[in-house]
Amino acid sequence: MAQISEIDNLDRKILSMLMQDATRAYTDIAKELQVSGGTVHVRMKKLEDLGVIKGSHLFINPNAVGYDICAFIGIYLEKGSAYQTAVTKMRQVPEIVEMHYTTGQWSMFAKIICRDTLHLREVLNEKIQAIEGVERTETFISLEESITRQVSIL
Amino acid sequence: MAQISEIDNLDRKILSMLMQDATRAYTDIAKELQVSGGTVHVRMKKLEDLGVIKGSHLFINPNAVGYDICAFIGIYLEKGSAYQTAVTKMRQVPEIVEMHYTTGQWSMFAKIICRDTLHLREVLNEKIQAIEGVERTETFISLEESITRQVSIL
DNA sequence: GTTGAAAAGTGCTGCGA
DNA sequence: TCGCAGCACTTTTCAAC
Repeated sequence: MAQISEIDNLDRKILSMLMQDATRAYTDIAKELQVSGGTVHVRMKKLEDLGVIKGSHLFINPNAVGYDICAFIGIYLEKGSAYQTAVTKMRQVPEIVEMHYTTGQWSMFAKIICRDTLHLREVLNEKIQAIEGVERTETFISLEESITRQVSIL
Repeated sequence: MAQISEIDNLDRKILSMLMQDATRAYTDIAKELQVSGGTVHVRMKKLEDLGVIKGSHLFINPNAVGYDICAFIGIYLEKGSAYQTAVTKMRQVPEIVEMHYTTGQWSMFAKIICRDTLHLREVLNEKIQAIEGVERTETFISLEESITRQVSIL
């Protein structure tokens, strides 16, 4: 794992800019940070080699492709040992976009994206609750996503 | 808002590929989908104009920059009307990476990223619970993030 | 709407400081 | 280790289909 000491302020600034807009040109970043384009390139290569960079993703508006509902699901498992097989099954449910193994009342915690309430019920009843080891679920629907961003590294 | 009918299969395929890797060259995508580079460009321009594309982000490994803890916070507000001002204050807490207004037991639901347990306690006690209108919080620590992906649009 | 090619801009590499 | 300059590649545009 990369050590924090290997990442200096310039690295952090470059990363921050690309975390907001991954397609921004290196030359443009170089201009703003008053270094050469080559330097930005060398730093990015270093950060990639260190495994700091996981990848880049294009973000779309889920509404535009017909996904209106975002919900969180707390999942109770019958026994903790069911976790590994449950995760494998959950991976096959495309509506699940995030899944965590958590402390607290639930064993697992998922974020799902659905087209409408009908679709949500279908995913809950026929997909998630049908998975072996899942005892019971609790659903929280997001009425508004007021903040979405990445961790600040500056 | 863009209509689903305006987005065809080719658009969806292009988006899917870029959602996995935003820096992939259009020419490369064009080759795989057996169309010309110009077509990919035209489609992407259309999708941008329609507002389907929200942006692109570089993803980093939070561990590599010293962030080890991911937690979910359920927030009880004294009264619903405190929501708007609370959101404004929450926006100023950089550790909060996601915030939702939800149905169910809590008024708000947040995802936060912290360096360690000390940092988590600091964010909870001194930042989130200090916000006017926040009555009480419940914390769930993610021990493992087993799934992270975007909604499938194919 | 799509194509293919030309023009402009960007990423990459090696050399020099 | 950093910056500069040349080359290869990509993006972008546009006329023609």
